Amino acid sequence: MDTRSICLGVLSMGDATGYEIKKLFEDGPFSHFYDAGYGSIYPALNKLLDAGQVTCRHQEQEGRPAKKVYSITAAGERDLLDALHDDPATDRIRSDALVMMFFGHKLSDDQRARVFHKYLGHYAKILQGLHELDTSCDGFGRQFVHGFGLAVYEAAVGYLEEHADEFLEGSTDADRLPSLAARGSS
Amino acid sequence: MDTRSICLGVLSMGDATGYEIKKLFEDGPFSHFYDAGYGSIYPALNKLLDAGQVTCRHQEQEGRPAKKVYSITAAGERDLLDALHDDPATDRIRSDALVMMFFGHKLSDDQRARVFHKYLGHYAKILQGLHELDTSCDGFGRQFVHGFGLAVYEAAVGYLEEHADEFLEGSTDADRLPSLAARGSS
DNA sequence: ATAACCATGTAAATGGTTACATGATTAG
DNA sequence: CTAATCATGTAACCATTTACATGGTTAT
Repeated sequence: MDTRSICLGVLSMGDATGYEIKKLFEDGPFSHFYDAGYGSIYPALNKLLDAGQVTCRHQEQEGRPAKKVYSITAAGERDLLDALHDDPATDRIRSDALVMMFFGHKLSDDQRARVFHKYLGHYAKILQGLHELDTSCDGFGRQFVHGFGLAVYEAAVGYLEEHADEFLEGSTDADRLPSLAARGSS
Repeated sequence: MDTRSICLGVLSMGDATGYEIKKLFEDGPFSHFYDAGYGSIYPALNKLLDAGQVTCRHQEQEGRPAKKVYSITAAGERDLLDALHDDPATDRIRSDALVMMFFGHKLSDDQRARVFHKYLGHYAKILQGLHELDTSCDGFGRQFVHGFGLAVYEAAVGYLEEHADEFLEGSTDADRLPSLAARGSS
């Protein structure tokens, strides 16, 4: 499943421009499990057009650049179905920030804080976007995936917030602090 | 941060072979936020060797293929520190399975079940691997990232298990089932 | 017997990111 | 006045995946 197939999927929900597709990956219902830049999306749409899987109509606008609105064709729907019935590749996850935090003891205090706050901010932003989505009118797949995203990202943000001090202070020996050790004794 | 830097990071924890590094990405403490195949790792190690950031010693074995054991050099440690102080790229997440589930209404019953169970199995396996890790002797960064992985993957597996029927039956109208609706009334 | 594990690598193909290129409008 | 939004695209570069290549040992 490459960017072409995902674009096809998006277009199966309704016509869209490349710009709009990008926004769905950034803020919309795909934000927590997919991303692609313009450098992927525009070439993908052009390939789909060449292959007859989408059509394109130009739409002039006042005070804005002209748009290219894409629609999926019957051939496109068929190819989408095929792609959806392939064997799914395992998730590809690559987190620079977690690698950096893993080696937290090698980071300067500044970098430790910078990486942590950027990470928390990013997760919080996606979580907020998920909360703002209304999926009550959507099909079960969309609702299921939305719920999954909420569950996972809430866990992530919760953990980061609860353990922020621990990480930023570079110590897991909270138990040694007399003021916090009380709960340890019975 | 490309594969080269991560390999450097791994080697900063102790000598290793390419094969062993791969296993750390698969089962070990990196399994939940990084992956790389042999086709990335072996070329990366050779580039590090050319750049003088690691050294390599050949080690013959009885009844097994010979190994190449890599060690990080002082120059490698310096470059690792540099890489760890770059601006972290945002996480790259790409999930075929979630895309397929998102379009669950377009899947055959077979494919829906196949994708779901493969996904759950994969997450459960990583979660089990995380549980089997003992990080009590590790530094705060490693413990923090380990805890993060546990929190996130437990949320993921929990959600998938709790909502399995909902997804597999292709319905979110559980409330309509009389036998389950009782809790709704007070 | 058959699969999985140990162990390393290369080459071709694929695919994606980044930088470049343009430019008007609107909100702060 | 400055930044962000709208809107599209290409070309060079970079990285990764996949398929190929080899082959003994151990567990089922």
